[in-house]
Amino acid sequence: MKKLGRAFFRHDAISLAKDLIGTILVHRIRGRDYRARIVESEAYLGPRDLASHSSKGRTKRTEVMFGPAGHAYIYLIYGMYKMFNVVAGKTGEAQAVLIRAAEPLDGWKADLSGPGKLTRALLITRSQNGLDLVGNKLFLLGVPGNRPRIKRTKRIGVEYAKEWKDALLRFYDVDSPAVSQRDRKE
DNA sequence: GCGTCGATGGCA
DNA sequence: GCCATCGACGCG
Repeated sequence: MKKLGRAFFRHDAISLAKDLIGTILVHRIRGRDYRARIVESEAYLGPRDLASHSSKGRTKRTEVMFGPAGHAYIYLIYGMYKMFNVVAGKTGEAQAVLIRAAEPLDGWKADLSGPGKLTRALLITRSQNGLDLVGNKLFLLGVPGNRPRIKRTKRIGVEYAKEWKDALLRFYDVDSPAVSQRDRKE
């Protein structure tokens, strides 16, 4: 397995959302590595995508999305859940991929089957907003020969996004038990 | 199994 | 006044 570099992240959000399925997310805390295999993601295409925060323009909150690919965009939702995103595309395009679910590795027992549960278990905090994922703290590993069977559906929780609410921009590994049965419709 | 609802805080 | 959510509760 090889650490993923800048070039991996510089693709458009749709490509990256698919490419991230099956890769390993590593959070290194006090010498211990928490590792998980990503199995569900969503693409947010930039300012024209009404479901994307970047459609609100460049603000203090969305600033990192407008920056270079491969950085973490982390924000708080519903007052208690942190969402972990990876900035995609070219600098200024403000595209991102939301990581929605993963499988814990190395015998680690944790429920990572949801974007809020994932950040809680992996101890991902808002203080890591803007963190460079091409580094040694929070990073990704590519798995040689990784060829997950991927299904494509509409995104979850974006009913407000008008003509964008039904866009098929959610991806998940059909063979993963971390994607619940009830989240497989459509 | 399903529908409904409250928690809780940052942001525009 | 919204939310890129979760978990608890009440069904029958």
